Amino acid sequence: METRRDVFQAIADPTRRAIIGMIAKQTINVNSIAEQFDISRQAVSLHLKILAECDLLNIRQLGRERLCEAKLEKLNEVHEWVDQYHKLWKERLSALKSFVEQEELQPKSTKKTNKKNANNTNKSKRK
Amino acid sequence: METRRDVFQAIADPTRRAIIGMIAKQTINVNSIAEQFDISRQAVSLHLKILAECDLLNIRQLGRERLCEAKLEKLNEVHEWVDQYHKLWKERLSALKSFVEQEELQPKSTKKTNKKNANNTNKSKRK
DNA sequence: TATATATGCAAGTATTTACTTGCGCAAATT
DNA sequence: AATTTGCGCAAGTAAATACTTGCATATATA
Repeated sequence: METRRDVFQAIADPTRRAIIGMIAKQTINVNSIAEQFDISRQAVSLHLKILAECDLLNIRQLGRERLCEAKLEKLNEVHEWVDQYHKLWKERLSALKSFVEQEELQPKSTKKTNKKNANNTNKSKRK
Repeated sequence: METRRDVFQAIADPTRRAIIGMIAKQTINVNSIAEQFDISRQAVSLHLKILAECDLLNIRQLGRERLCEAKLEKLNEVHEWVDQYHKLWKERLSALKSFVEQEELQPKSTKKTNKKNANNTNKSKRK
């Protein structure tokens, strides 16, 4: 029950994303969070524990309460991962756009055969 | 085995992230992907199925092969979710910065008691 | 001090994962 | 026509998840 535990896995659960949304606004205690959900306090507590393990939040004791504070900077890992593809995608969009525009200018002339292009099957069975 | 299935869950698995990384570069067939991993072809195939269900990739048949093509735009959902917090975090960083700077200018004078600040416990037990 | 409150810990359960192995089939290759 | 190749389907398994209920404990509060 403690093998993989990274930020990606942490935000995979919708309840945990909702929790992040709550504590991102303001630091609140465990019960206040639990009240917002239909699941038991224990279940929420476990989610908080997971989030804390992933360093997505900070729990500090204040009397009998435990205040949960978001550590949004830990989402950077996800941000960077997604961003590389986001950029790649936008790049391709504009590339496609200019391709189409160029195609409109010189129709049917020097178009190469890019039909069997995607076929990069590994014929070499090296296993 | 088909309850929750969203993009966040899809990218939670490191193998699936690796697969996305592979097909983002170029469209390749199932076996070529499977060869890159230590797990069985079936396991990879299942990951691909999950990714396809989440619309993160397109599988099209070409003869006896199945070409997997990335649909990076589907990562937008994740991008947007993370980005809101990314922005929020950066915002707070600069807010903190200007606070510190202001603090340095007028030391100890009008500093409010922001010690018991975080304590917004819901005293009203409405359940 | 007795009681209510905030919360953790432990044990137990139903589902879901992530895999595996074995089989089958259709499209290429020989 | 026979064989190889690419890949899905199905059944089975081990481990992880997401929860629950019950109990314990420390801190406020009446």
